[in-house]
Amino acid sequence: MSAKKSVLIVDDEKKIAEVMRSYFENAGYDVEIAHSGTEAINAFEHRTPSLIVLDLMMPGMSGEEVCKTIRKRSCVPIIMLTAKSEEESVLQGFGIGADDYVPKPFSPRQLLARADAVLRRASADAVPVADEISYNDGELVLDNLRHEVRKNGVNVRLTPKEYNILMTMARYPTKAFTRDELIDFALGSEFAGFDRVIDTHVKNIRQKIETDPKSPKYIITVHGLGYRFGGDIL
Amino acid sequence: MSAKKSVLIVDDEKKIAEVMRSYFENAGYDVEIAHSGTEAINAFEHRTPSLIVLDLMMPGMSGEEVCKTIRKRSCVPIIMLTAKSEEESVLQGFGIGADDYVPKPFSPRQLLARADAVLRRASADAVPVADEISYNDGELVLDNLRHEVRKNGVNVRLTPKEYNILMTMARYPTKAFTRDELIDFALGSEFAGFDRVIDTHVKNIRQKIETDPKSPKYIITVHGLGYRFGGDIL
DNA sequence: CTCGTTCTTCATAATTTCTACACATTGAGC
DNA sequence: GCTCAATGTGTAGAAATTATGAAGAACGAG
Repeated sequence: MSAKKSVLIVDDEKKIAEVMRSYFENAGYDVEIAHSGTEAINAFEHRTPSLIVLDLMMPGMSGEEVCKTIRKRSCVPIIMLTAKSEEESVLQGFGIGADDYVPKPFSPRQLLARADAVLRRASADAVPVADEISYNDGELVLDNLRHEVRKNGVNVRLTPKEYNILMTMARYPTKAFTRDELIDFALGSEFAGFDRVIDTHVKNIRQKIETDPKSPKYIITVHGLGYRFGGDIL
Repeated sequence: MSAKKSVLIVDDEKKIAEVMRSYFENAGYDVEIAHSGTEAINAFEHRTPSLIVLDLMMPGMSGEEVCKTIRKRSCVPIIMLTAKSEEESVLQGFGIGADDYVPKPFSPRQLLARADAVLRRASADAVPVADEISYNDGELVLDNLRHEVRKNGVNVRLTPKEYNILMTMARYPTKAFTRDELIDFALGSEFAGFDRVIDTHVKNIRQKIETDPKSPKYIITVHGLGYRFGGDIL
């Protein structure tokens, strides 16, 4: 890979920004901080970081504007930080061009995990997060925009958790996820239950999207580890 | 690599500490417990655990002080336990040098997951593991991301233990491993069986990844000692 | 409060994987 | 070449992991 990983952190709350700084530095990143949108744009021009972590809610120029502005001239990976209540705007966040989002409050572990994942994806041949992704000649369609999944053209009506789990895996095709990772990313890190819930959700998803749930093509079991989206067909 | 994982649990509530003890022991940790800050510092000096779980709120010396004190002389991973309402102080916690925090009340699963993650991150710094390593012009590919191994492009479907053993050896190419080392690193230190299991696993791995299992190129026998990954060809 | 949906847990079945053992083969040292 | 110890290999029962169906909890809408 390239030189050192670097991140530009944009957050108006200085405390939080400093916290993030220490974590990213620990993980081996060069860290730059901006406390406002205009600062962010400036910093971006001068430093061209390999990753940007951007707070959505900021006084003055909003995260959304910053994101759009940067997207006009660069495809640098951007992770949005959003408050829980803004789940709606999260969706818009993707529309704006963010590569991932992390809801506040977040754990550093989670943020770093996603940062690494986003960078990995960016450095590999990038699989863009599209509004709509189609597999197997349209047999299966993941529609981010309408927030639904279609099998042979009909909406299969996934439940919210099923949708989250599927999209989490689909966002990083072929990556093998442990059950705990899926819980953290798709069910929320405050989930306190048994990790085998994932099995049940996967079973239900398979019933809805697989042509033959007994020999699944989309959600593949990784024995001893967990599951992954995309098997040999991808 | 290290011996057994060990954890120092610091919490003034003895009941909670004992609950954590049983979970960590189940997960294969050596557990030490301290019920106050001063006890914690003492225990740390004597035992040098590989991980510390530290309650933020304690009578007497606070978790914050303990953390700062330990940080002055060691970079051992520290996980802070914090009450939900203390989200503010949580953030400061990071500034102090904790590696992660877990809000109370927490589930054991969550705590263990983070403990493993923190330890993995700490040890991963030493020897980074690439997502994908290719040998012999792509004949053999070790794919950490997909958690699979490919021979001439096709997934050879290693079992979990086979995968662990191979990856353990591949992490240090040409290093000769004894059977006991491989058992510790790849099968888990709680394994109680016969060390010749390794032979069987190696046999099965060879059948899957070697072009001619009779004269292996990848996993080489070191007579009288054990095995190593990478022979004269590397 | 009641109903319907979704989420989670649990019991059990199906599948895969692990381990031990017996026997064959190989290699080192003499 | 001979001998002994170490390694290679096939098999089968034991153990672990995953799949599945069903039932109880939690949640929300009306």
